[in-house]
Amino acid sequence: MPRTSDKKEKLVESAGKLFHQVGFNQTSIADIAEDSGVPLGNIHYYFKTKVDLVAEVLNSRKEAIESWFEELEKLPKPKDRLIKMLGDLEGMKHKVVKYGCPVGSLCQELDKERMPVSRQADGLIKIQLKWVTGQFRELGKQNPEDLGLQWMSSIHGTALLANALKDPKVIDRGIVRLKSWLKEL
Amino acid sequence: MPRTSDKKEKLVESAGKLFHQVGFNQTSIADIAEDSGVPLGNIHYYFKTKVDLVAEVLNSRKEAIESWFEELEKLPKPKDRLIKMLGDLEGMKHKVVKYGCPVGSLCQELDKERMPVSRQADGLIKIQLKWVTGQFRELGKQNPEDLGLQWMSSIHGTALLANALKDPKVIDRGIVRLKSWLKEL
DNA sequence: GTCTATATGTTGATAGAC
DNA sequence: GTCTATCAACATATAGAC
Repeated sequence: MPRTSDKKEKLVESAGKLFHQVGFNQTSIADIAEDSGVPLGNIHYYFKTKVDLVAEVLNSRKEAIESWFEELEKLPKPKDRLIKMLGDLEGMKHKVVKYGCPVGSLCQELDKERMPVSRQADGLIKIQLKWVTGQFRELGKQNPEDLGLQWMSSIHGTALLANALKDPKVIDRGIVRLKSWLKEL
Repeated sequence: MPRTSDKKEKLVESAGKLFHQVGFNQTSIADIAEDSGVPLGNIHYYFKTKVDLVAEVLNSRKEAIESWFEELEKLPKPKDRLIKMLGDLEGMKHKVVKYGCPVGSLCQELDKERMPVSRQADGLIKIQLKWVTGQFRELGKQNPEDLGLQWMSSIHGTALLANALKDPKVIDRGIVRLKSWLKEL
């Protein structure tokens, strides 16, 4: 018999998957009920509103990003961390081609909602940018903010193009480009 | 008294504006009716469905992009065309910060709809990429496709970041970066 | 061609039995 | 805590008078 928190986790998991694949507005609570196996009416026991649910999805995504960065920081050299970051991104390229970046596409969609949860979504981008900027700072670069912006905009732009062109090679080439750029830095 | 085509144009204009500012799914036909001044029931005389309307919005955006490129091609040198492209983008930075890129954000949203109109949206990205790639080819570069991808992903990624961070300086710095990169190319 | 009134379906959210 | 039944609001789309 599943514990309460199991159901909550399953709901967040299903919602996160569907928000990525189908979008926030296009996903109904009924869809989440079906995918998670939790009956429709029971969802509102765990999450008062749909916005509360997406807020929890964003929160879990934030934690995933933070533990990802902690994992990368086990590598001693910032350059190796950034290289590994690209390798990890390569591993999810097919999902990105099919559904777009799980962070970027959700941010863009929620930004149009003009609700507090939009800022929470934007926070995910900020976390990414801050960490990457920190790597360039640790490398002793004089303009770490600029290099961080360049790195993150290249990644998010590549994801958007790969999704639009439906071509994983776009991501491969983006990664090759960033790797050689980093090497010559 | 407005001609029929005037109403149609006004509808496409209002729909395009609202799809950009609020998003496709978040914009109801009633919203478009109010913004355009065309009564709700009359919209369906011009556009059978909401999808037909967004298809026309995409078509008008396509024509706008094509005439933009025709304008840029009046400049004899490809590098000057690309520089002017950046200058034009700078002129719309505040809208991008507020609402995201009118092409990129709509593409990402419609891509999740899995309808024929999604491919039409993706076509806008393809047109942009093709033209930019052509400029690098004209410059005699050996890898124009790669340079085109780099250019366009940088632009779309910068737009996404500027929207998330709500900071026009992100765009300014992206433009400076691309300009100096182009100069040294 | 124009516009009011409305049909029809879906949504997020709730009530209340168990 | 769980789940069925349902509400009220809103969506797209249509019917039909003018």
